[in-house]
Amino acid sequence: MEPKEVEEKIIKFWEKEKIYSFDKKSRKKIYSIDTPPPTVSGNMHMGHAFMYSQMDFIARYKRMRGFNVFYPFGTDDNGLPTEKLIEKIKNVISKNMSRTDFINLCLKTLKEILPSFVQDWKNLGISCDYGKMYSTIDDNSRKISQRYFLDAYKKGLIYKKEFPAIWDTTFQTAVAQAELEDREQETLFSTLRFKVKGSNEEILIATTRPELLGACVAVFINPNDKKNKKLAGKKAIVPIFNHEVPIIEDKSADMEKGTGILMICSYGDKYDVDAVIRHKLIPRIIINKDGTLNINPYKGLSIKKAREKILEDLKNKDLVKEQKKIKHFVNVYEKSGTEIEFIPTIQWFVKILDFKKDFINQAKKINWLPNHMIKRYENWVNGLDWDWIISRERHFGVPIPIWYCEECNEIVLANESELPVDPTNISKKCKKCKKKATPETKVLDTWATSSLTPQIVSHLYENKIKIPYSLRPQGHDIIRTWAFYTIVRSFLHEKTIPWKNIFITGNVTLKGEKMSKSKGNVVDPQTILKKYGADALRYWAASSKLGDDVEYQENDVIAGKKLVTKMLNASKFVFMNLKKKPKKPKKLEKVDDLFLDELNNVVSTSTIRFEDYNYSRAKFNVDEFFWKNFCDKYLEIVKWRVYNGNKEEKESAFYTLYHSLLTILKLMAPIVPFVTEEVYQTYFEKYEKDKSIHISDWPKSDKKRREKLQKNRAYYELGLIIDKIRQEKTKAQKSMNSEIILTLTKEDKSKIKELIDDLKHVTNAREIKDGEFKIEFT
RNA sequence: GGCCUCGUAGGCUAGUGGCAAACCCUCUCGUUUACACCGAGAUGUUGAAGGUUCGAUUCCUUCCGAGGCCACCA
Repeated sequence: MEPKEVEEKIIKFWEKEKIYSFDKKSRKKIYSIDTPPPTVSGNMHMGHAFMYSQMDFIARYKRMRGFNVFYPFGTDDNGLPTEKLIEKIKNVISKNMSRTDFINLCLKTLKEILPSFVQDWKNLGISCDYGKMYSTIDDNSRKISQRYFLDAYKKGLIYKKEFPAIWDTTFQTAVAQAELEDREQETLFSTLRFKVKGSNEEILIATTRPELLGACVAVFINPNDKKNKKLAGKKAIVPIFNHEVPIIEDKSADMEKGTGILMICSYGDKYDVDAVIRHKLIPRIIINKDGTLNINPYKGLSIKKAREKILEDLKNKDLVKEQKKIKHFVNVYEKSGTEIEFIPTIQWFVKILDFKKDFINQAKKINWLPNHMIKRYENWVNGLDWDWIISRERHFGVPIPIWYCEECNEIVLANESELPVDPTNISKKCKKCKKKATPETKVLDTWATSSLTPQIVSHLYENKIKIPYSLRPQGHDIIRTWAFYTIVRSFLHEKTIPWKNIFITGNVTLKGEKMSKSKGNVVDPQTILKKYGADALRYWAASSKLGDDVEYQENDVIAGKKLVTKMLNASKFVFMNLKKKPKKPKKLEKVDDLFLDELNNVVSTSTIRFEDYNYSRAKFNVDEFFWKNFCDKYLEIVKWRVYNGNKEEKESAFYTLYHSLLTILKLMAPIVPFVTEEVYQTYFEKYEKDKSIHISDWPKSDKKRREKLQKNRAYYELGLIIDKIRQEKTKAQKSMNSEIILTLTKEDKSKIKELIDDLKHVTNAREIKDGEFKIEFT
């Protein structure tokens, strides 16, 4: 059978036998995973394959360790990407439909496209429980999201306020600090001439945003600025618009920057917002929500057009002292790429600034893997300047379950029993004045819902899953959003941490750059899966340390493919002569017993590594043991007995082969689940109690054997001597099985005194003499 | 400007206060009773300098280089 067919067969077997289903009735300890719900848009990409493989190693290990693993699967569908996808597939425009209709269409479409989307994850061998999937836009998610909104409101953690919020003029919505990106841009840095009232004096102010002149509300100078000191308290006259603004001393003005004098506009940036509030200035709002100006003579022009026009006008009036091109960084909204504006609107905020310390304390209670990733989190929390804006002026999303009284502005909350609710579908009356209340039309930020994945999923399973969960796996790019907001919600609502461990995965790079669609350097995992199989791809994903970015190398995938082949072949050899389950012989051959000590040692190190979430080291150890120790050494050593040995010698060999192969397969099962299952089903299943290797017990390390190994490393010494002999044979350009006469030092001989016969057989030595190490060919 | 991570063979990565490891590539051999999707071997001033130490690739300091996060962007 082709590997692909084998994998398909095994996937079907797992599904049929419900190997990965969460068992609600089980009394086993629960290991719960807050699986990241991927956004449904196209197919699985390499970053997904990398990250989901890594979390799957842990899930599979824990399952074999006897945990009742809770590993759900969901999709994140309440954001812009889904809205666009549905619009494209169904050829509709979201805003032309009612929200409820669009959500229903979305749910219906998801049902259609989900099976093929999820198939990518199944094909990779991701062992989630696919039986009960969730979507962040489904009824349960909307219900929980709205319930927690109401809860926060009742607790006074959410407030509504008119505030110059970060605004995206493309999508015309407020956005959160976490959704901003930096972009380097070339722009004109113009030094403009302002007049001082009551004199002919001129002051020079540099700006990159001359179109905001009409919004200028003050001019700042530094109190230590001796040169400009005399201006303090006077009024400046804004060019073109000719309105007067106060000249204020403010120590935040940097004498080194620009001309040392700056203008405050409502609002150019965050600094302006602070300045206006601090000095209680009356804002002049000249930018509309759609990014046009509302002030003559630039009314209706876009920001960009207005900037060009005003510079032209300024130049014509000789108001531009000088102009130069500079490169600087601007804040853009990550989804639109448009420069953000600060526009006063009424928005809903979650109080987060008051709790910065708590959020850091909460994070410290969580085990961060790798540890240093907590620094990024702390960095982010310390740098927060805004409360979290959770309302969005989007059509699609989880509606805010609120109505306002038109008369007295009283807020009417949805009842718990009504959830999930779209307030635009229900009419409510104000409790105070009995007048009709208007529905809130805004929706919640997608993070406001996805930050509740532990609660959402737990609710789906009748709250059997307790918070904190055992593990949150996620990428480092969303520490400031998903990880942060989830910690925020669990703390604000429940005063708890959401999970005990957080496992941060790195990016996949190609030629040193992050693999991403926009850079056009993507490799499609489906092609790789078809060519080399899922085990091979997972093998590659296991090759780097947790949290590190990793360079995609097809060579590593090929190495994984080779391992799969080797495992099949080694298993074939083991069972070639073995017709029934070997019993433990009364007495093991010495070399077998010593080999089992070595095997026991790998069990021990591999277990320690997995307990540490260090799957890459575990894989490395087992892989090396299998290849070097088991295949190259032990199988060669044991061959003579398998072919020529007497009954006892054979029994000892068969027992050791059976036991060690099964152990190695189990140790590798989390990494390469398909080939290990295939071998298990073909050879072991009929003798073992478990129907799948993935629910079989993880091998136990035996303390006595570990102690024995400390005292006796004869097997290891034997290996070294074998290597030396092979080296000599290679040097002499002889074949590995060429017959030799071996001379060994007394020291070497005594190290392996119980294994002399094994050495003879494996190196085809006719006799072993005493003396300096040497080999002679017969 | 602040913080974080990384720098190990031609490539991609492990690892350790005591002989530096695997895989791929290249080269030289061998092999066909598990495996040619095979086996054996060859390939290194561990980015640089200094310090701690009997001993540093590992710990510390500085520098150089790469990447990331954040801030600043009048």
